[in-house]
Amino acid sequence: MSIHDMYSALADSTRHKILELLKKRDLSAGQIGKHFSITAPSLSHHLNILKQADLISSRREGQEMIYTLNLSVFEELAEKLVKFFTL
Amino acid sequence: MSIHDMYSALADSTRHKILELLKKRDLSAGQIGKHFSITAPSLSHHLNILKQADLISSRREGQEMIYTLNLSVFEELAEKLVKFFTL
DNA sequence: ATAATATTTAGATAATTATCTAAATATCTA
DNA sequence: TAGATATTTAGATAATTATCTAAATATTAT
Repeated sequence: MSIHDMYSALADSTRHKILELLKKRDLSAGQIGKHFSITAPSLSHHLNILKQADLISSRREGQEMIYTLNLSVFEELAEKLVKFFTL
Repeated sequence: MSIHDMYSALADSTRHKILELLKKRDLSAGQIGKHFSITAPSLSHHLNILKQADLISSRREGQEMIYTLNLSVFEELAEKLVKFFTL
């Protein structure tokens, strides 16, 4: 995924909040949804964009889908930013 | 300006290219425009968004407006990203 | 002053993106 | 196998954002 997709993913307040929530602990889609007043399909759309940008991952646990923050990708993003302004 | 505005500013390919151009040297709006196939008002719109996000600055030189990259703001942005994934 | 050049502002339209409802898929339990 | 719960997919609509044309502002030169 491109750095552009990452910025786009971060440039939405709902998605930004999702990342903040996942920073504390892994959460299911339903648990994440409780923090927003949008429908499940809308939330699923945002989760999908974050996944496309490789900022989060998901695994199935029974009926639930558990989402996790991909910390290593944030490191890469920070590195790219540092390179941007130092070169 | 918020980190959210910065991400939004970066999440557009035209604006991203503008920043790449300004990395090499300061440029007038007209010189920047030569690299794109959009009208002057559209370009002005993008320059304004980058200014709002504090990623660039402008000064007048005669009839021209010269744009400069605000490198220090990129440093701050990288710092915030590092904090995000280390805390 | 007037004309020419550079850029921005205002307002309308087009393109993109977020959101919704309805329906589909996957898993678990009785 | 049904029925219940969790989530996603499909397709339509609403909201946001990029783009355009026309007009305004600022500067320079005649």
